[in-house]
Amino acid sequence: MDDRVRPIDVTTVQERVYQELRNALYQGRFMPGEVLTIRALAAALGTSPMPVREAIQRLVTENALTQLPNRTFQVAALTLENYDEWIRVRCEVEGYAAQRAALRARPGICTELRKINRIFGQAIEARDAGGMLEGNQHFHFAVYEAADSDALLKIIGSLWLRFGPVLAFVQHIEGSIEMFRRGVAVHERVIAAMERHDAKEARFALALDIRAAASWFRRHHFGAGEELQPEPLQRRGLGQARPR
Amino acid sequence: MDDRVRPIDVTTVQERVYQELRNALYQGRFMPGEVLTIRALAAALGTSPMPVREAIQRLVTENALTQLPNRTFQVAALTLENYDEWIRVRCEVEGYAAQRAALRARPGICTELRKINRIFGQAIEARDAGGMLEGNQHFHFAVYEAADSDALLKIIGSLWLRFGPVLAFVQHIEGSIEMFRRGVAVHERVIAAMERHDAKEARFALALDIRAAASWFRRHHFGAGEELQPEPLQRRGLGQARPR
DNA sequence: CAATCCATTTTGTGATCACATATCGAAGAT
DNA sequence: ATCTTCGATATGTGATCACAAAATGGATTG
Repeated sequence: MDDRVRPIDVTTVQERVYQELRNALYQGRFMPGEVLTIRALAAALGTSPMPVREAIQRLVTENALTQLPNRTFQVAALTLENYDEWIRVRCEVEGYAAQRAALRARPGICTELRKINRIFGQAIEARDAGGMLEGNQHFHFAVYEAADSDALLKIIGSLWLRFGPVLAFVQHIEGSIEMFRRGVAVHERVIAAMERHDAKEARFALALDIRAAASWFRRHHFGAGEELQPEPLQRRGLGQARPR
Repeated sequence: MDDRVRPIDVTTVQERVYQELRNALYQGRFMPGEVLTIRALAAALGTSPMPVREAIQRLVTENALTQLPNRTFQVAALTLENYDEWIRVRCEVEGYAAQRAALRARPGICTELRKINRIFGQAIEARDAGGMLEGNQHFHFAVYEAADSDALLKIIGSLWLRFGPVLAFVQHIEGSIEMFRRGVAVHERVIAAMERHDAKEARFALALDIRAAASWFRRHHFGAGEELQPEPLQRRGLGQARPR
């Protein structure tokens, strides 16, 4: 009726706080283990504590934040023990998303992915640390959106939330450039599989991308330990109770 | 120091409201699409609106509830379109949990699972509708807990939340007894695979359990449509754009 | 009979207050 | 110097209030 005005943002303050905290976590603007207080965040965001506490509770539900017995909130920290656990879940879920994406891929999406991957590569050569993380994330989520499943996208979103804070450390690790370069190559392998609608290979390649990056990071951040292996499908020593 | 008193529940009201709503959803005490209001729930629970709105927001984050543009809350309803989508995600995630459980299974867990499955079977023969759903859930989550992954347990918990409300319909469908009986048999297949630490078979059998029950329910609840098939790994018609 | 209008009620949202508990810091004791 | 103690401050939690937007339900009009 009237094109002199444009639609404005009608979302609730709580929703915007939630999204803002989410972005901050994705981009590693909070450190793992960092303590967050409602009033401090409210002051920083320029609102009352009310919307903040609801947003924080939602993030606790997603395991992005942890509530200590003291009832204080802290950014979820990954210990070595559950690091592997979360990585393996990511390989399964995100691998499955890639599988779905390969089955549903329309030709346009692959050229789009190549474009995203090229920008990712340029950020690497430009030594743009923020751009590398962003480019990698951009590529992955473009694949997951091609899977055309809100359910999956939601789950994967919470999985990534958990890793955002530790990803900020990546840029300070020596050899990250080479690691990212290998990522570009594996991404191309994912795209090629999607082009052929080869779901199995797309899944494998994407899980490989996650696993390779994860075990590189694990080695440098947690300091060695054995490698992160794909899980076997049959356990050796049939019928034996696992020794504790 | 003093054993004349016992520990009491020190969780927040909000947490208890959240758990209560969660249980209500699991047990199908809310109908899909039902509208929930904060004040009404608060009155029914005997608290102020404050803890309720936080609990509700958490459930929205888990996709168990939906917030309409009117900003009213309703129990998430499954349409035929995304029913299959969620079921397939469940097959992947819960199948993976079974795979993990098979690798980690200690002998005790299998006898425990058989016991749970027997109780499940007894509920069926006793025509105890509530007991059937509960027994089935009990078995599944016993398997998932054996996977020893908090991450997985959390994800699967939210997946089940989504299906709780529609599960209440199962008891009114003719032939549910036979369906549940087949479930007991497939459960046994899962247990046998776990005993042999055959992770691949455990995963397959558990996904089969979900898929069989889901396509039975789908046929009777949504009324026919084609069957729910496991996803192919290669698409026919290579390089062809999918017709819309 | 159907549609419209308007007063009333309901409902989510944000802000503020009250309070119990936890945390911190300085003064004091051993 | 180290530990303890105690007042002051900070923090999460629950309740209440205020308000705008939506839903409701008659009364009125065509």
